[in-house]
Amino acid sequence: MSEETAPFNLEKTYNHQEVESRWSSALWEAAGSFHAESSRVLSEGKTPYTVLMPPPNVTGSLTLGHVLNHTLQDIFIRYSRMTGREALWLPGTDHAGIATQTVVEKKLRNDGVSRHDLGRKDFLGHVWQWREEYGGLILRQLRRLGISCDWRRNLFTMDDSASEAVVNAFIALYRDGLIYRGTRIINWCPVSQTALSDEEVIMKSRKDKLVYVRYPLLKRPGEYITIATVRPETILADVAIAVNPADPRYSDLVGELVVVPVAGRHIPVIADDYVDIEFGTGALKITPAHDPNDYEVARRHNLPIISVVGRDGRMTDDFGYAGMDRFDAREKIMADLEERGSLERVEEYEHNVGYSERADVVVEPYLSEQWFVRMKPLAEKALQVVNDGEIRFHPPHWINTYRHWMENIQDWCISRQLWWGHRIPAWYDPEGRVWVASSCEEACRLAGTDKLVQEEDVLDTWFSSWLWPLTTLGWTGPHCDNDDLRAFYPTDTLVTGPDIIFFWVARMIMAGLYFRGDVPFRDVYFTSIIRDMKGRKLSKSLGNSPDPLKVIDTYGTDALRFTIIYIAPLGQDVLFGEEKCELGRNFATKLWNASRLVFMQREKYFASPEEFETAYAGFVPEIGTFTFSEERVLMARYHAMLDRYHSAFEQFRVNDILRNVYDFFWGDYCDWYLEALKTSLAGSSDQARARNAVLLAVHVLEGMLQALHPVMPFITDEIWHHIMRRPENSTIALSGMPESLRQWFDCDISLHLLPRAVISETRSLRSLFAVPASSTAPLTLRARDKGAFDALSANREFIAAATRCSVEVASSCQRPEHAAASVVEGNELFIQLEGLISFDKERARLQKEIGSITSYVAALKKKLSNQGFVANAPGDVIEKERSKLAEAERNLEKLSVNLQVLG
RNA sequence: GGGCGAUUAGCUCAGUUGGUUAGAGCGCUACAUUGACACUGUAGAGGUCAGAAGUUCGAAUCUUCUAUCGCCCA
Repeated sequence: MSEETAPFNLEKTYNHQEVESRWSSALWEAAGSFHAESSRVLSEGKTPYTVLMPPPNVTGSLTLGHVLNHTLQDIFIRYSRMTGREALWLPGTDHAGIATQTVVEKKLRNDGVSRHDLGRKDFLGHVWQWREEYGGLILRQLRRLGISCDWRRNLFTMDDSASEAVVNAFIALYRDGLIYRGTRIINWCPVSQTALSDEEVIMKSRKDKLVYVRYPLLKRPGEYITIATVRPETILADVAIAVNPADPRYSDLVGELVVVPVAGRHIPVIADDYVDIEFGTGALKITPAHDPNDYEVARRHNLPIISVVGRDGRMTDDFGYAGMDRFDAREKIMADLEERGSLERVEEYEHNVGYSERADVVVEPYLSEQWFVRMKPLAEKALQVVNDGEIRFHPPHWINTYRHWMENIQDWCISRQLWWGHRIPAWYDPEGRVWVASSCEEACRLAGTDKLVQEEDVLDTWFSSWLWPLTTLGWTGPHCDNDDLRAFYPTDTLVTGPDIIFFWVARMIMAGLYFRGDVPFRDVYFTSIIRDMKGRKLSKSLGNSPDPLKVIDTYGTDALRFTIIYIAPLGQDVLFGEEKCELGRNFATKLWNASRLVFMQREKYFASPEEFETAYAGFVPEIGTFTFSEERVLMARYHAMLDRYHSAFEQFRVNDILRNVYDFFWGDYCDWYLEALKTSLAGSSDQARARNAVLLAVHVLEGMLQALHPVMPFITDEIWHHIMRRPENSTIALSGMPESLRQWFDCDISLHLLPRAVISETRSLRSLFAVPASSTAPLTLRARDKGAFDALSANREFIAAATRCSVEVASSCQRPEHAAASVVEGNELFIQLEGLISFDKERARLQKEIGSITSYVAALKKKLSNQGFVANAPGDVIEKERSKLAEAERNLEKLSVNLQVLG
């Protein structure tokens, strides 16, 4: 907004679309408001604060999960920037190997082309083209959230520098013996036709059939051993039957041969501790090619390995099933077994089965040669830094999950049979030996031959993501160093979902420690999981997943950000419904309207913007200059609020941050101070005093805008620019943050709170006796002592305005006749309501009130006569109870007198 | 089977190291509409804090058990 057009006051109604499009990310970006520089840390000594954006999947689009996660990051970053740190937020996207390849393949398939038709090189050309066209969607959508990253540093995991880092990281790990190639049973996705890591497999409950099958004993005609299996189609690949050596039922059968049904092969009965005596019949078929545990058993017993399921999930056996889908084969072999009399019985059986995360099909345990990272050596340190508190988790209970995983860690399968991704920097010579190098040339030099063939596989996407804290700062390999790394590593706060604690958080910690010798971040904030109002997970198939952009159009970005933070407690799931955004919208509107009122008052008492600006520039609130109760209460509450605000940030109690400001703004600022400002402060005949009251209103308004800015960046910047004319390109985001000053709230303001209590009680009585709002009733206040008398007298005008009563304050006076009476902290109030009140009604009310105070007094007396309490409780607690009792007794006595007067 | 978390007003949730007559928002009831705001204000109704036992002078808060629900790992 330019200086010339800034109006003195705001538009009558708040239009979020207009305001949010004006203060767009583009404007802030163009001004460079969110750029961070290493020089300001290294040369100027500023404290850095760094946040890593968890790179959204390049195929993704904005979800409510993103909204929550990025709003949180933005809150931390904006707060840190405003409290004077060099705040750097590093954005980027990851290349999402399987997801992206699948999307592009699907698109090509519509044109009748497969990736194999194109060949690797041309296919990758298509992927890059797709990425250019559609890959920026998520980032554009994120900008609508108003997030304040340093977009100059946007990184894609397939960028050159990040790719170089991946290659160098691979080589370093390989040379340290932490990467190896081996034949293992891995999780195979038959749809994507690639290996997956354990973490990419989702366990789901599934109803299957537990099939009991008889295997005839070769040398004991008529006898058989029965096994139970959920995968009868793999019978064709059986190489043994295993029983527990401690199982007496089978001890005489160990060493015998049995005949595999359908396949006809002869296999031994072996004894192995692995077998669970309780499960099924206690006899287990061993199928090493199709089950990782069986594979281990087979290795121990030197058994052969036979495979009958292929890469595509279809059978590859020699018994007539070849080419059938594994699930069709399952049905057929059950029928065949039944026909042969080998099927004993079938039970319904519910168990957990692994599904591929992306393709949502049952994962096939598949024996193949893959690349692995040896995790144990990396895990030790990574566990230690979390145990030692060098990295803190919020909420801390996630440490247990982390610890359990680290202590039971398995090697990480990092090779993927895809084309889109970082190709493994390994070459094979004609003898089949492996040469790992950063380029083909280097590999040739190492191998002493140029007849090398590069490994076809690419690396798991997470193999580049785990380097994210390094690569985003320009790291390209173990020997790399630069100013950004020196200034901003380790980063500070990581905000992420607990669902990727293993995938990502744990591995980044490993990589940071291994490659840089230091933790990658200090604090990890685990976000809530967002569910619908019925508590169901949001999903596209359920159709219960609101489109955040639509919500933004309807309610505004600020309102959405406000709402999602307000309702998302640390470590709890959140039930979200679009209509909850009314909360944020209402708050924004209230903020707007309150500001308008303040600016209207400003116009009344200051002739021109210049006059106001001069006065405001020299305005520093000092305790002595504020004597009105509401002024003192406002400042006490304001600074107490700021105190809680800052400590909530320190403790990552994000939810408290907002409740705190909300309660203060609505409850104290609007309901009390602005009401007082309207009716009595600014209405005072003392112009200097009125102006001071207005200046105070603006002062606190500006502080609240600053405190709210991290949550509601748009509306706060807009209103802030109406406080005074600002230089071009200035933004509240760089304006600083109010500090809490103890002297304002470390003092007793109870007398200043007395007018509020009297007003509330009076209103309550008016309402109870249905006094018409239009009528002015005489109110007499009988103060309990000099202090109260002074406090009430000084606020007489305010009390009168707020209660619509004509107020008389007295230290002693007769009880007015025909009055409803009440007691507030020992002060009596009488509303004269001749003809309006029914004595019966008043009597009943007093009796009820007396009843409840009597039992309260009794409870307090009991407590205070308890020797244990008096002996053990801290002095201030006892004192508090005593004064409560004294006041209650005083109130009780006065109410009793009132009742007697009624007769 | 192991671990983690939840259970507070009709609904959604606050309640920080034990010391309140247990709070908020929405919803509900009554009243209020030309002076910031009905996306509002004022007043009000509504809870044996899942259940049981224990520790303590004192428990929504700490311990144990039980029940129900959710998540993670086998």
